[in-house]
Amino acid sequence: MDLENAKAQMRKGVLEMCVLAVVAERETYPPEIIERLEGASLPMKEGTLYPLLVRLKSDGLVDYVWREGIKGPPRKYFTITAEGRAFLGELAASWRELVSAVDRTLALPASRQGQPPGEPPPLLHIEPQRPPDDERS
Amino acid sequence: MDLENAKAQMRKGVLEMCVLAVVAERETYPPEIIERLEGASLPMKEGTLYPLLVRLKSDGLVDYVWREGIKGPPRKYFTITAEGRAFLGELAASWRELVSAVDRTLALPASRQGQPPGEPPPLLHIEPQRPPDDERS
DNA sequence: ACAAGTACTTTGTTTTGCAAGGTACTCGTT
DNA sequence: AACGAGTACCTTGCAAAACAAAGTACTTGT
Repeated sequence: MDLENAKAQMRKGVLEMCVLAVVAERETYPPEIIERLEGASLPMKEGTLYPLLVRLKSDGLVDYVWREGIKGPPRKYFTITAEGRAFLGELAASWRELVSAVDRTLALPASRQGQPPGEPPPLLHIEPQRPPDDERS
Repeated sequence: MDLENAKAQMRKGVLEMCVLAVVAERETYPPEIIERLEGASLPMKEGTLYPLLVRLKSDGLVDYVWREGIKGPPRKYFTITAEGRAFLGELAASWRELVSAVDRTLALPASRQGQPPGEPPPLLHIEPQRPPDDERS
């Protein structure tokens, strides 16, 4: 069963936007970002997040400072830049467009559940699973 | 600017579901599937669709028959199977979950636009862009 | 000292969409 | 008959991205 795989695939495209959104909320460091995304049912792994943050940084969408804590190693605290905030706005708009496009598409079969095709193709029926007379290639 | 890239990334995860939804609506053949998805602002290329249909077929989610037309080469007409319809239902449910998870995440920074962080981290501030005292690795 | 904990980083694998190119069939024209 | 155009299906090689897993480095507690 690869429902899980399909769900993961759907998540992939939105992770960048979601990370940007989490950083936009307030300054954070990577483990906290992961924690918050998991809390929102959007699991993300270290090996995904760190390279993504590098990309966001080099695109000028986020910035960071090193901060030393009471204990443990220093952390990279990320903030969103003005450019990043603008880009997030565009991403969110694209996201909403996608959602409505997909919902429109999903609505189609719902209204036809179990019905015969509305317009049977005006074509001859050949026996299934076999090209008419030749193995193409 | 890679907004287009980001949009493409977001689309990726849902193409499988959308193709399944289009096939679920009624029997079709690949060029028509592409046409309908494009009509729904969900562009998809041949090189993406054909391998995807092979995958769906070998997973038992769709089936096809060869049909010969009045003109042109024969076409593979695809239909959704019972299993495919069930799977589409699960995909759609996962999709809705994802949408609400993402919308929840996007809502966060909206309520804080341009405000200072609500809870300044209780940590010492180090000068930016530099690890405290060592080049790690 | 040494183990454990935390944070950041890197490497290699897998998946997937896509551009580009290829094959095969039909039809209309010459 | 031959040929070019149109249509449909398929394949190959590449690029982007998520992830598993392993690695480095600093701090703290024993």
